[in-house]
Amino acid sequence: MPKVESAGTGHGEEFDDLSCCEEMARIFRALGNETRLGILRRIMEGEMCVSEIQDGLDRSQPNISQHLSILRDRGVVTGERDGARVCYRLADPRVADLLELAAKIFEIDPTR
Amino acid sequence: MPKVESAGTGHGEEFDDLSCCEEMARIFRALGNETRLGILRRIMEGEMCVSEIQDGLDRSQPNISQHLSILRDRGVVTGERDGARVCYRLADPRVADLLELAAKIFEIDPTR
DNA sequence: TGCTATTATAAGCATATGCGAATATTAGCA
DNA sequence: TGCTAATATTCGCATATGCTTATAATAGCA
Repeated sequence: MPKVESAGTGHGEEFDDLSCCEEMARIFRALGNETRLGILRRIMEGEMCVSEIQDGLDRSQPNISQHLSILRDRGVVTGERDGARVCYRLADPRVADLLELAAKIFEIDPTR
Repeated sequence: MPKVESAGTGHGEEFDDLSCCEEMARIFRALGNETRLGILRRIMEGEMCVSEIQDGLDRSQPNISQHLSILRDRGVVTGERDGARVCYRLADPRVADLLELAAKIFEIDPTR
């Protein structure tokens, strides 16, 4: 299956012809929610347990857990039990880069 | 409003404390659809009109147009009329980088 | 074991999203 | 102007998503 030249800044090539799109789409859908991005931003500060994540996000505990479940399912974060708590972190540190790149491209003002 | 150190690979900082998440989320939701990613992948090959985009994506013309409308609305692509046709391209070439980075991070096999 | 703290899951409902079908708009040309 | 090609928009419906409430599961400790 032939590789396809992309219109990017020209460093890597990760795309080919068809499909694999639904898998990618599932990842992006996981990122496409205000609360989940809020969770990720908290986690980007460092490993954090659920109740810590919840602080500052105006959401119920079950809601946070549901969103964490989605992020875990998509491989965006990982959770590790530590006693009664569960500590979450980015599954890959480059997830932070991904979010920062998106913010740059779309000129999203961090102060808003 | 204090900047927050992220857990990324440590190059830029684009994130702050609160909000701006919904705006980001809207972008990611635009990317979170199989057909729209298929459209982007086609456009990454170079500027392309609607009927060309449609070729190879098993979707109706109205459907492609609807998805293009969403991508335009979110600033992911831009369209320029050329006679009866409308040529679409990435609004920013770094959009390709964003998709490629995501594919790398989540180890999405382009041949699937 | 009984109690509390922490986290996860399930059920129900409201809204958002995605698609097909029909129709409208825009441009070129006879 | 009338006709055709290319693209966009609207409507209606089915499914997905997100939230709240209630409840369950897990761990530490008296």
